[in-house]
Amino acid sequence: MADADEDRADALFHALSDRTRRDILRRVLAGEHSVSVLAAKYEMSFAAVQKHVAVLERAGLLIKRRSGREQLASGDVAAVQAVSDLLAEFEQVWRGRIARIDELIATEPSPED
Amino acid sequence: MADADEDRADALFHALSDRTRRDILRRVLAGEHSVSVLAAKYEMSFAAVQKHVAVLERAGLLIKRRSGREQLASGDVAAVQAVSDLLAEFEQVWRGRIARIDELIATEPSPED
DNA sequence: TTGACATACAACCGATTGGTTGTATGTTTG
DNA sequence: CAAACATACAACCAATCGGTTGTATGTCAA
Repeated sequence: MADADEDRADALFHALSDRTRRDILRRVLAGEHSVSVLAAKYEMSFAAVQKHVAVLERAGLLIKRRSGREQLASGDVAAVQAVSDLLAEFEQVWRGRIARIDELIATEPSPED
Repeated sequence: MADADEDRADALFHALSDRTRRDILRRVLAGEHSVSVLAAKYEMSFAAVQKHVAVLERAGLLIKRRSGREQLASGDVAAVQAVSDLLAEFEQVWRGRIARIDELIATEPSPED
């Protein structure tokens, strides 16, 4: 269970760790784009862009829909929100730390007494 | 400018893309830990854990404070929030797409007229 | 002062990454 | 049908990654 969650987190953060992929994700979140149209935007081969799209797809950040000979890619905002949730968990851990510090201050009114 | 932002995003997402590093980050967000204490938690060498800590530090997710011969690591929640902000930007791009679709529906009352 | 401890860092290794080119397959169009 | 287009995927390559061991340096304690 938790292992699969970590696998998914690995995939999500790794997919987001490349600027070309983040740029592709922005475009497909804004609207559907074929792989060819996306590839035309970058100074790299079609195959390279196609691989980036595949990484985003495997992470679940993007879904593809076939339309004739084209493959239309669309960003999945739910996956982006899943990453936000992971980060919220980190922030929650930090809040726990602050809460413990506050509690300590309340319990021992002043260390120099 | 924007280039440095992308460098930082690369570093942040890359740092978060490894489960050991995410686990270390949770621990140091919850409270200060020396590198040795952290290293004892994982089935890998001290040097490996030290490198993970260094990756987190370079990304700004963690800061180190020297205390005698120990190096105490502490998570920086502001860096975590910076990642949240990056994701909020993605979600905003998606909202723009939905807004455009809504506008289109409002402008062309019904496609089958 | 001499060990033991805490850390840093270099050198190395196998696996993965991000890129390339080339080839194969399905789809549209003249 | 044939040619052009859109995609997929394999093979390859240099660079980076995540791990190892070994060595050096600074700090604490007997």
